[in-house]
Amino acid sequence: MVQRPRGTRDFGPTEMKRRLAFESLLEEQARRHGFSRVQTPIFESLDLFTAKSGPGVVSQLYAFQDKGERDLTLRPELTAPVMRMVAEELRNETKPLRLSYYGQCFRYEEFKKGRYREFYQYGVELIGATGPLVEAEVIALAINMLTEAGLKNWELRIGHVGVLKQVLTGIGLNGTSESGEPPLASAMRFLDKADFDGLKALFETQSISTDFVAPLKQLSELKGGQETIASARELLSTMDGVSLEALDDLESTINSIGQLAPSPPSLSVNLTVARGLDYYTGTVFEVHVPELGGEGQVLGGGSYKLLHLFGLADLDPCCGFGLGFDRVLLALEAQAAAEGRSEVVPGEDDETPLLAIIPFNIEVSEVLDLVRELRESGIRVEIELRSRKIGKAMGWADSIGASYALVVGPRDFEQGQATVKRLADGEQLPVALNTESILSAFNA
RNA sequence: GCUGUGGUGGUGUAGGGGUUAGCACGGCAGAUUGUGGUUCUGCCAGCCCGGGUUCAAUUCCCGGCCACGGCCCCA
Repeated sequence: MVQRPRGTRDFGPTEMKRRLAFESLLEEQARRHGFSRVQTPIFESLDLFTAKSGPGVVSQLYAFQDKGERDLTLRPELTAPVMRMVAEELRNETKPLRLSYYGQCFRYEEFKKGRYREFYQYGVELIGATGPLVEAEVIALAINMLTEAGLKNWELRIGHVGVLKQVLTGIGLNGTSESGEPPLASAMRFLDKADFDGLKALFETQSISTDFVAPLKQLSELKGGQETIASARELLSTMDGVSLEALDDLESTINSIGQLAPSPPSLSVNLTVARGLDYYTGTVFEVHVPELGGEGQVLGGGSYKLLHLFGLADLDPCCGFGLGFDRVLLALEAQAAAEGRSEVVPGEDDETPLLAIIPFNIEVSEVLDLVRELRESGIRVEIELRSRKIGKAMGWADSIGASYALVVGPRDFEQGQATVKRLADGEQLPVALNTESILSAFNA
């Protein structure tokens, strides 16, 4: 037997119902926030991703050459392709652009729970505007999506890369360097790893007062909700030459979010989040769910500069996020299971009545017009296709989850009548053999 | 990159160096040629792959593949 490639998954009918419901739920929220869906190719030029993330990413890509020896790769994420698309085709559109996207991405790496080689990402990008209100709009959308999905117990972690950058440049660290890692980046790395000895050593080589180490340590250890900002403001005001602009922006963003979306179950402010990436410029945020263990991050984003890579520096920075579709579903499934709920995603069960039509000892052609009309009316209709005995057919109707069964045999047919059987309680309802009569029986 | 555990019908499992490889769910058929979800009967369908040890391997050993975890990493 040929097996599915490692790290990939099949989705059967039951699972797909759930995934489609989740996707349209996300799409509906995006729509209400003014976002429009776009789609880009499954494979792109290799350069697109090496330009964004450096040559090191190639080892984690499904990269290949086509017959024209062009270097291509399956896309590992969707932000860069969307940026490429904006640069290539959406230059003339009215800004700001509010774009949403959904699709599979591919990374060649070991997979774990919630981590696959083929995975699905939903995301949005708001392009052509910058500032606290833009960030608030994007984060509010993320909150609304997770809230509507019924996710519980999640934590929004929010920070601002500018806070730390402004502090570090304010005390004299350089953001560029002739060779090797810039001192600014080293300092951020030390803070991220809580390596204060390393930070001290760095300050010494850069001729910066090591008096700054203590307040930086305090800053990086600030934890808590919105009140963290006030504590940080106090701390930073003791340091000469440090701008409070980023902190003010962050506060403004959080205030606006409070008006645009319900409060998340938990909000924590962390001023030293690095998100590992140097293209982030402003507010950064992540959502974590405890149910997922080590792979608990289900959403991440922020303000970033990427469009300058495509010659559109004037549109930087943008703000967006990517939502781990599979991970959120895993979390929802875990939570539903814990609560003994069968519905995982709101609306995943199709409430449209399903009618099983069982032609019995008649020519099927006698009922096909009726089938068409009933389908046109919007209900779901399945015909028994195997001409089985009536008992078996009834069992089939039951097991496909039909709410009603309509047996049409010679006797009914002669009289232009039949009975609709409500499968939940076995109640039989006499009907005429026409759409109107059958539909009205559903409401009886 | 490191590491732990495991792979028996479609699913969930029992067993175990020589077995007709057991059970449950499922699917199909019949009991029941105009009425299902209960019952009974029958049928369908399995030891992940390769090598080794052995008279004999699904069982023991090694490797691979796959699955599920824990670290590292994660654009």
